[in-house]
Amino acid sequence: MVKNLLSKIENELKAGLQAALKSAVAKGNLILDEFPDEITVEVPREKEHGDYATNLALVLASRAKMAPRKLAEIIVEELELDFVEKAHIAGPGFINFLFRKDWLYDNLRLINELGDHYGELDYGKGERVQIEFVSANPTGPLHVGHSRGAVVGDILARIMETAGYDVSKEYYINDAGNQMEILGQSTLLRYREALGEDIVMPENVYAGDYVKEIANGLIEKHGESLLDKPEGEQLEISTEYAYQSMLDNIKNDLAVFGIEFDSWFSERKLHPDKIEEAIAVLKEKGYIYEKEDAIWFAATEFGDDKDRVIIKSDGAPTYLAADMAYHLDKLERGFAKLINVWGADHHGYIPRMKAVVEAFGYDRDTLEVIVVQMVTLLRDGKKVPMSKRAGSFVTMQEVNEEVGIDAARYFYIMRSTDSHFDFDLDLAKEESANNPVYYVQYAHARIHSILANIEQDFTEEGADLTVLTDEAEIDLMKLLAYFPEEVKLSAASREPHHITSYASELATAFHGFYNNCRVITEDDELSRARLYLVRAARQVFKNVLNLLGITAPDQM
RNA sequence: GCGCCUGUAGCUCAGCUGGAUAGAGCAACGGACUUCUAAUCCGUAGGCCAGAGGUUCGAAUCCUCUCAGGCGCGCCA
Repeated sequence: MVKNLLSKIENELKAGLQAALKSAVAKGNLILDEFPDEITVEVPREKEHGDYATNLALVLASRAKMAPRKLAEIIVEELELDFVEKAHIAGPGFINFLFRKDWLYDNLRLINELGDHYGELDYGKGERVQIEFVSANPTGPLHVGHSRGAVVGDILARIMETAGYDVSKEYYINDAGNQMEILGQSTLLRYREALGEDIVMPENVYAGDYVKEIANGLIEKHGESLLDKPEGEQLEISTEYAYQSMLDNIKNDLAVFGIEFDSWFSERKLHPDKIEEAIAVLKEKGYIYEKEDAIWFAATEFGDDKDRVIIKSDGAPTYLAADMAYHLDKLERGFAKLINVWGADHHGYIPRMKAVVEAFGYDRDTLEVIVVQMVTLLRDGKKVPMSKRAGSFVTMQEVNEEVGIDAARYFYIMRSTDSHFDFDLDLAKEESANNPVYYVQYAHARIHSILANIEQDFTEEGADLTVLTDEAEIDLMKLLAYFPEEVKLSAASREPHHITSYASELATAFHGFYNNCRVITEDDELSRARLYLVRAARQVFKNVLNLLGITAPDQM
């Protein structure tokens, strides 16, 4: 079954061009030592250049010892494709193709037939992919630094799922290091403080107010009873309580943000067996050695700058040791790709993790790391100061409550992950044309309004779509047809921001249509066809917004 | 010092595996609602694609170097 009409046509065009070359050679009009493996065809930037264009004649000119335009003429002469209405030669030797409109009408029918499934592809071939993201330490609430990675991971997962991958979303909980104990100590101090003791908070503890809230919860649960217990036990209870409390908080923040994970992987599960196993595997292969009382991994053998300590001289494993074991576990679970979404501050870690993957005997590209650059919050055009050290970070929840979930999700995803992102809070909560989220949602609401204004007994059934010939209608139909390609591109490149660009372009095309073409007219035939078009457009808006995890409102 | 990311219109950014006259939004200016939602649309203006070399039919895109900004370079997690 056809899911992507544009892609089908593109393939037929390439095949047609190959056939034209062969035909020309057979007739002796063209001499080629070999036929090209891959023919490039693309949608031209300029509308005037037609539906598709190819640089084939330019590419082959020197090999055919022929002027590009002359070669183009020969190709066009031999080309036989019934969906091509016109092929003409332009510029230095491009061939521009103008298609018959039928494919656009066919695509509208395809949209209405597939409904919510329009845009779904077999491109990923069911390949099992894991995307690990957020994975923040459960020692404090998620802040805006985590938000961007959270949305990128979540939407990339949705996109790849739609493109036909079997995607699993995972959160790695760093719940084993000594930072958990520090959280427990911090909580215990606040607990005693709340029960009347004078406490001076030492330097190396978590001083944020959220710790007081956890401590209050601890009092609710245990009263003063902890004070009667031995210190070790106090700390243990406090640590576990604070950990669970923080984890619940994180899970809740993410759930409210529309982000659900398939699995939550606790680092504790790796200690000590899996870590020992991972080290044993590498030792067997000869990549482990001892030096200065520590155990090292020979990362430089796989292109890293330095070898890395995995067991410290005091006998404790480093963070890398656990991460090694974790990635071994992931690899053993049989994923074809492991995609990790990391903040830019961790990018220096990429070479050693790729080294680890390679050392375990897998292709280093099995692991893909998407580095998400930093976020700066802007309010009144000025940077909102944020410093972890000063404890003045803005939480994920605060921003989401201020600007709303839809705007937050859209904003975090609308720029390339490679670029730093200035998050304009005032713009995000502005209910105006300036706000790109509303611009897209408004298109959907407008469609709903049109449909509501059409009498109940008027339907698009039996519509003759060939009356849809206005430029605005053609533009809209083309954009609708590009959607599956956008999904493919975004999935293949792991770049989710293309979807917001597309959503915005689609909205522009719709608003243009709205201003040029009335749906409800005196002409029933025309109204019927436009109704058909508008229903298809609503479906695609719904699918796009759904892909972004953003609501598609009926009214605004 | 080394590594990664970025540098495109006044501002924020697109520009896919190299293609034709480099685009969008905002801001500025001028227009369009007795008509399905004006949270919309149309038009005008705005550019040495940081700089210099190279690769080729053709470079914002690929390579090298320089400059500027961000982030990293632990027996921290």
